[in-house]
Amino acid sequence: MDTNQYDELANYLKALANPTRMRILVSLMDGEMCVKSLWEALGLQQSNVSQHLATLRSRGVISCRKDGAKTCYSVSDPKVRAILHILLSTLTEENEQ
Amino acid sequence: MDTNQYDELANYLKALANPTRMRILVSLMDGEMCVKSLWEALGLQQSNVSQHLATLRSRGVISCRKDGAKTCYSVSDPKVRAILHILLSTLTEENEQ
DNA sequence: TATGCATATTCTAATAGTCTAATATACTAA
DNA sequence: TTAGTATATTAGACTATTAGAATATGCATA
Repeated sequence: MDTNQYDELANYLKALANPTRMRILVSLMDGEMCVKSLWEALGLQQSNVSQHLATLRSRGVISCRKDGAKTCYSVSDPKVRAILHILLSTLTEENEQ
Repeated sequence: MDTNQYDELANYLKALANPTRMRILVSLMDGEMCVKSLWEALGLQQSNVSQHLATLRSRGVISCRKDGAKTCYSVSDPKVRAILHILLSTLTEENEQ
């Protein structure tokens, strides 16, 4: 494996390695949401959420669909779902103990 | 899930989200290695590798064992193995195409 | 104890990431 | 066309991360 592939892997993980982006991703796991629903649900600023969505989108983690003036985001990458399942399942186990 | 848990998740992923740490982790996937073997194999500075190992260790991703003057590191966390498998398998698929 | 080797820590400069506020764009409906 | 709503982008200050140099610590053995 060459050095660039490690850069790619790291960049991919960097897209996930932020608490706000994790909150966004977990919210999107259940289905697509528009930007306003997200920032209202998470209690964050619109521009902040929009920036994080751009980060996730540019790295291929999520995809979007225009619906009039709205943009609906959803988790497009099966890798993310798998990784989130691993991470969230351990949290659940901890809570059960 | 509360805000702190998202911070924990993000911190955990931050430990992985660096190309050098990914190289270290992939090297350690096959079995434990001491620090010198690592920095020689990866062509990096000793202090740099040592710093990254400290990062990984402090976040519970790897563990170490003293062997005289040497410190042998290994992947201790099954989550990391699972996540690396997901990430690396997609790389393999891309290469095969 | 003194020397050398293996590893860890600390400091600094450069770079990258993050948040807020302000502004721009794009769509909808009156 | 105008106003209102939804989203995106930009600029700025602030914080975090990183690599490398220098130094410190810990172990082994002569």
